[in-house]
Amino acid sequence: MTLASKYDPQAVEDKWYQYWTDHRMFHSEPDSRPAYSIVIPPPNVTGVLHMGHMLNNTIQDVLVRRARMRGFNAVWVPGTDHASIATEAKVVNFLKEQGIDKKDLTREQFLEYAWQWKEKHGGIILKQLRKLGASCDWDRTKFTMDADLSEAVTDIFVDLYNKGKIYRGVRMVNWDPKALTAVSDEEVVYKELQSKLYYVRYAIEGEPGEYITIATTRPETILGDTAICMHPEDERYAKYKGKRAIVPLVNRSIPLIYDEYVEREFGTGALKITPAHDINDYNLGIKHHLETINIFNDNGTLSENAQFLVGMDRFEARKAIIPMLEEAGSLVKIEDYTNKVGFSERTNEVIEPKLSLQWFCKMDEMAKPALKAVMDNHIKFYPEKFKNTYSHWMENVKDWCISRQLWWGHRIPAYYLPNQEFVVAHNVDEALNIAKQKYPELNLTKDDLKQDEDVMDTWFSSWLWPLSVFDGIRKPDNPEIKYYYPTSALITAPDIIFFWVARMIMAGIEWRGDIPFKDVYFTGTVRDKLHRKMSKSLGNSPDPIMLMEKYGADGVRFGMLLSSPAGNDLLFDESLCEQGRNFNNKVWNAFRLVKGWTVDANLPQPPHTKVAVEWMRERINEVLTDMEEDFANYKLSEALMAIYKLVWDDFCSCFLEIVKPGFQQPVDGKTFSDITNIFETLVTIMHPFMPFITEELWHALRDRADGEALMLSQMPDVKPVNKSLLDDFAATRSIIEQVRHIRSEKNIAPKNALTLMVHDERPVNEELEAVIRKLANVDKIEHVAESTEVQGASFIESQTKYSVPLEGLVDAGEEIKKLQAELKYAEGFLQGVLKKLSNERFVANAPQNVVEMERKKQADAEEKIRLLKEQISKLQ
RNA sequence: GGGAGCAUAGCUCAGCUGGUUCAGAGCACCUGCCUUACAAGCAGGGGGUCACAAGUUCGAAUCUUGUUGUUCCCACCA
Repeated sequence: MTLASKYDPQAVEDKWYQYWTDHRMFHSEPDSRPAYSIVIPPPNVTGVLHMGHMLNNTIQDVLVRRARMRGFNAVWVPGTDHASIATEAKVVNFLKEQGIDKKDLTREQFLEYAWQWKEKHGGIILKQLRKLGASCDWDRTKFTMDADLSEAVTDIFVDLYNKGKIYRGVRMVNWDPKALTAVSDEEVVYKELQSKLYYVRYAIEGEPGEYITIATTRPETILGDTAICMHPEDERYAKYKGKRAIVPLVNRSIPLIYDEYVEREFGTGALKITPAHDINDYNLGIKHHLETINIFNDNGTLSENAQFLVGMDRFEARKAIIPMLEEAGSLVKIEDYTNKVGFSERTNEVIEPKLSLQWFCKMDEMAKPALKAVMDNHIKFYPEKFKNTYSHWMENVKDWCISRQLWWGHRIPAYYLPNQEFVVAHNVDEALNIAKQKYPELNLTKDDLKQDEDVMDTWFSSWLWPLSVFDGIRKPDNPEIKYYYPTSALITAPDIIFFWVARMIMAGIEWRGDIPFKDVYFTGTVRDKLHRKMSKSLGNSPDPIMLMEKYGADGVRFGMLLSSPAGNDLLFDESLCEQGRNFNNKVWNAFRLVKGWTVDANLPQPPHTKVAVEWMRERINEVLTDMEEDFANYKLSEALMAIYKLVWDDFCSCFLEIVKPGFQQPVDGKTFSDITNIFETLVTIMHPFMPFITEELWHALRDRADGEALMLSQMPDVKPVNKSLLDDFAATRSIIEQVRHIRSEKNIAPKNALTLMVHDERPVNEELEAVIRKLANVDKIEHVAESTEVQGASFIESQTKYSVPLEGLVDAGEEIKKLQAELKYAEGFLQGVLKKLSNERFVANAPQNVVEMERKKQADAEEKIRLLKEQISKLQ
């Protein structure tokens, strides 16, 4: 059989994914095994895979595959989120391209288009996840607007309303004039902008020639001003107490008010108040009983109330009003100014504070147990530092604005009656019944009920996700929710800790009395190597699909994981994937080597092979032990690095080199079977990280029946580590390295065999010496008296002197120089140790074992110095 | 403005309750090698006053305080 010297992932990956899914190996049903469950953070239904998803989902897949291989009944529930604002914006744009305006459509027509769009473009991301190797239980795929999940959302709304935790109220909300909807505080991102500060003077009523100058970044809102506010102790303005001012252009008379809210140092110390268009002004408006004049339409254009520039966009109006103010003699000056402006996260439109009637969900009561669950480590955060962020938010939680003025989403189940009252119910029939009971005099029919036009915030369905995917809200006693809930771990990004993580915890406790997950692993942000966030607009984000085509899914998974300790940002660089690909190739070639051997069952197992097999098994055991701890702490990158070194350094560079038969020689049967077993163990350990290549090799190593798979195999058990074998072998490897070092230094070709003299006549381990012979290419190991003089190079390992005779190859002068340098270092080292030991307080206070250690150091150093001195004197 | 975190080799990071796991790993770099799987490779090698300054201690990368730099979160002063 000839195998290509380069591993080709393309040929392998699709085949095995097909095999796994054909045999429904990702599917899980409740049974007697312990459950391990993860629900995917549902990506936007219209989203495409980006690097953040790659990281997040690779981690989930590693955890799920590992759990599956450790005897758990593991399930990973996939699905998508309807993402109301983002999806509706996409559909609106799509329709616009078709020449259709949303305004011309009825709600039903629009939703029909939206569903069509979703069917056509939705779920691409789930297909892309298959390429990554994601072992999701696809039979369980959910969508937040599926009928059953939607029903659950309505149930929850009604339940909260009945509990008095949902109310309707007029509030200042963050208005997105592009999407024409309110958005929550969490959906507003503040950006620093270069803008201008305009100084405008307002005439004092009844005092000709007297003015108050204010400073504002939004001169167009002057048209909605209803007061000017100054600090009560500001002497500059004390004389105007009780007077009124005239708003420029509109000539409205407004009161002068005094409040400590105003910073005297900022601008002129006088602040114009527009209660309709600024949250702080609004609060001052309430306090001082001011009039509220809303000068904007919902789309951000000026309304009739503004009197001027009616119909003009707010940013156009800002420019247009300047010459008008100038002409009126009101503009004093303009300064450059940097300020922060809120943008809608979804549409990138500047947020307009707006007063409106919205639905709110009370948070304070639900927040309390949710906070406690995390602070008491009932739910564990990895890394722990996010507990701080979490508690800070939870302690200052504000009510949640849950209504959105959109069509795509879960419609608010409130029904308005002709008498301006409303009822909240699961459906229109129920609403009618309730309404009839409440208002029998109205003689209501279904046609009299008008359902609220708004939908709910997307997160109002996402916060139920761990419950609703197992139908735990509609049927709280069903076997699925009982078996899989609480889920084992949540893998997500820290930027949705409030949006999603906190609210899921509240929902879990509120409706099931139990936390939704035991562990939360926060991934870092994927950045480029210049530390910039990966984003579409910067164009610094590679296409994951292209990457997987180039390096293989296993290679990219390796690259993502190697550098992503929990919570740390991942500085992504293609070279990481390259390293992953190289590793895959290394494993592939190790397989090629072993596959190429012929086996002679009659041959005995050579001694160096026997010890190497024992050692390799022990090393694997050691790594498995370390990995237990790494996984317990979600240190996936460290676990992967341990495997990487185990396979590359120990298995390939050391083990295979020892057991490798001579050129075109057969290998003995025992060794071949040992190697096959070891190889099989290694691919098993690697499988959660690199599922494809390992499945391929697992099948190539032995004949397997159809339906067998590595992904369903069990991880090897962990046994206590035999430390002395590992230590002895490490010392042997050190001797080999030093012989090789001599070789490299003296330019002796690897094929020229050397003699190694051991200056120690005590009996030795024959097997380990055989290893030295093979790896250092030593044909003779001679045991001689310690004082035997050898012309050549030497070194000391574990208090024993070794030398390599090199007649004529050694420059005595050079050698002496080197030895003297070594001697000098050893003497310095000894000095340090002696100084410590002569310090009475050290000897008295330090623990016994530390003092012992220092004594041993002293003995070692003294022995080394003696040997070095002896050697130098012989060379002289 | 308030809070939290971080600062260790050129880069990315490990280093637990102070003491042989104490200065480490991977990558990058340098020097030899087409040595019977792999040049996507093999062998060998050089890199760090552990940000700075004080303090605690017999002993500090590790604990305390301050300084500087940096990242993130919250607030949103017009």
